[in-house]
Amino acid sequence: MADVTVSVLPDRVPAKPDPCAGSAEPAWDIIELLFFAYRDFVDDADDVLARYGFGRAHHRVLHFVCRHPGMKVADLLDILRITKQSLGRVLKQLIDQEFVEQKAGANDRRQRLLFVTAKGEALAMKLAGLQTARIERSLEELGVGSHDAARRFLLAMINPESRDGVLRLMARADRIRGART
Amino acid sequence: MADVTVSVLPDRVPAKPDPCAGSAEPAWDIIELLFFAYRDFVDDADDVLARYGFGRAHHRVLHFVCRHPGMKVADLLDILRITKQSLGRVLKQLIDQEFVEQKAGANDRRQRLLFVTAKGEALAMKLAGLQTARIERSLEELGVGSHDAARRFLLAMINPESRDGVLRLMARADRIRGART
DNA sequence: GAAATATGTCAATATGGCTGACGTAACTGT
DNA sequence: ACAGTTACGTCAGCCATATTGACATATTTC
Repeated sequence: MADVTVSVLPDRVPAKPDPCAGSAEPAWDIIELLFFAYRDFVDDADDVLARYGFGRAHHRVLHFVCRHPGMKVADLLDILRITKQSLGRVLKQLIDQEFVEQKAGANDRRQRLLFVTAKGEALAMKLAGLQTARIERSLEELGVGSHDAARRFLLAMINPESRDGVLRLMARADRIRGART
Repeated sequence: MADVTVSVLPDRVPAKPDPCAGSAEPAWDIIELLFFAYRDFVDDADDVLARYGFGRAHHRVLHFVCRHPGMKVADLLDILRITKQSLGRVLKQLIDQEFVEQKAGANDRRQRLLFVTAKGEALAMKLAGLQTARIERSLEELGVGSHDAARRFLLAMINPESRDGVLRLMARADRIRGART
């Protein structure tokens, strides 16, 4: 494997074949930074969620319903990669407490299309705001072009076969939410 | 760059013409890409872990013990931010099954310094190898300089007051492990 | 009318967090 | 030497979130 990844960094040299790894020395730095960064990132929302008696599962559902209004339950299951039983419990709480509401699909009335209520949107936006504050602080520190670089890096880390779906999902969300404002 | 004092502020913001806008538009793209990227990233190890009857908690412990040999239990608790009871359960399994071993500290014999066994190192390296494959594939796609860019982005996403500690931890690990090979 | 689809629900189980309380060995300081 | 603190372990129980398997209901499709 040609080392296209010329180490611009001072410390780590590509070591000789290691006992049990693939061929290369593990990318310890990225592995650990990703752990710490994600830990702090999801932490932002926890305090607020706790005030509502919610957990991260509620956040994930609320986020995707807010961002992709009218999505089907099946879509949500695909995205979150959990079972409908797991989703059901969390979704039921969000619906009972009127953060999310369901409407029968116009074409296919078996479908329960999901929407956030005003209350749900307020909470979703509050949580997104907290996370956005962290992101913007980071990107400002890093300067021009860092937003694109971060996007490209994160996208490249996604399974190749999933990337188109993710991009389509995000583009569609931008259309829908953009049209409302 | 405009000041982005996002909704860290009040619960109910009065008179908002646009229900969907905080003061700034959320960074939906980074929020969602981070979710999908991290989901796929941690997924890499799950199949292997399942074959040993382990979960992600075991992976985290094994990773940090492998990478930072001789670390104290208290250090691990700080890093993982879990209680000693939660750690205890997982750690006990790893020790009983001889993936990890404890040695009394030389200076302070109350301390139980943690080390991976050969078996533990093999598993840790296998898991790190899987994640490294994903990382290297991404960085190769993105070209020269992307490794540094990713590092900087992830570091900037970490709580500022934690960054020094993270960097010191990583530098120390490089020294220790680097000395062995 | 039969089959497939979208969703909901019941029951049981596992993992991985949590709190509180208590125990023990070992270090530290007067 | 003794008291207090520290590092760690453990018992008991609780909670959140995930799992599988089976089954129910409404609706669409062929």
